[in-house]
Amino acid sequence: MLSKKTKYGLKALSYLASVDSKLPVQIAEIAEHENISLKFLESILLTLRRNGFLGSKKGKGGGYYLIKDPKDIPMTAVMRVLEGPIAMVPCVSLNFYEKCDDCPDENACSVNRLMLQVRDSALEVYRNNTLADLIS
Amino acid sequence: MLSKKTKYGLKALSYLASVDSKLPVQIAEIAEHENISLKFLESILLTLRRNGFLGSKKGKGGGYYLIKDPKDIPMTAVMRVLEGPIAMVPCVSLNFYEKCDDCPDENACSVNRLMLQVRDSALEVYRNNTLADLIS
DNA sequence: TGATTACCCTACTAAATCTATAGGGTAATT
DNA sequence: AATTACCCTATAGATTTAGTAGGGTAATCA
Repeated sequence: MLSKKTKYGLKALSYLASVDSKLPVQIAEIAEHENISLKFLESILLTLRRNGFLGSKKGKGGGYYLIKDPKDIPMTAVMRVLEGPIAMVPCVSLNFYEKCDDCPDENACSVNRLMLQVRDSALEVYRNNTLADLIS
Repeated sequence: MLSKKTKYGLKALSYLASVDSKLPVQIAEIAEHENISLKFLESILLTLRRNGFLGSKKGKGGGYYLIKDPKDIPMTAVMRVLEGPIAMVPCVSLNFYEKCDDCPDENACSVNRLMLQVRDSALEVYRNNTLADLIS
């Protein structure tokens, strides 16, 4: 299940990409337009800023804005920051690998084999989609 | 994230498919072999039985056994019973569809579009894998 | 320079879900 | 008839989610 955090983050990024100007957009404007709790969105945007997706400007006329071109923001990066691992089990995760404590041999594990395929197929989708693709 | 319930269910099914005999296998044997809490596994096997994947036999020499040939058990069916929706958001789910309350127009929703692709790619993997494929 | 605006941070919490554990009841074999 | 193993209910600790509340701070612009 996709968390609301990720969902809202994607929507916010899409909104910022859809307003063609590079002017900062206020949190309140995004929240209202996308029906998101203002305070919750605030924390999400903060995360995106800390991870290099957004820039911010304080004071009057301030807000958040995209740092990079939407075409240069792959969904893999966004998903990993907002949602965490793309894999459904840690033992097939590229960026968040962890060994299963109940499984003696990964290579012989049927779950491992299946989830490896699922990960790869999801990864392919995320790699083939940038923020620009989402709003077209 | 894949739930332990699904993970254990898949392992149990794989184990049953790997023992070539059609004789019932006791819960305790599966639990021990796959390092699963016995009582938890019990409830999972019950679910699988109620959904037509397993048969059971009581009394001495009893246990659980596969009803169908592993080649005829697609992962789509197993995943839907154990894990629930394959889609990451209800608004792109085939079997568990629900409208998002925050989204006025699904067709214009960037999250919807992305998650539709993710669902399709996962679905393809699950459709191309039967229980027989997991143990080979 | 001072008031305003909007970002930034911490703490808390209600609700839901997950992952079991405990204990006993019941039905079917041998 | 005794044994074996399935079947069912209730409970509970841990974790995560999805916020809410409230205030602090920094940067604008007049």
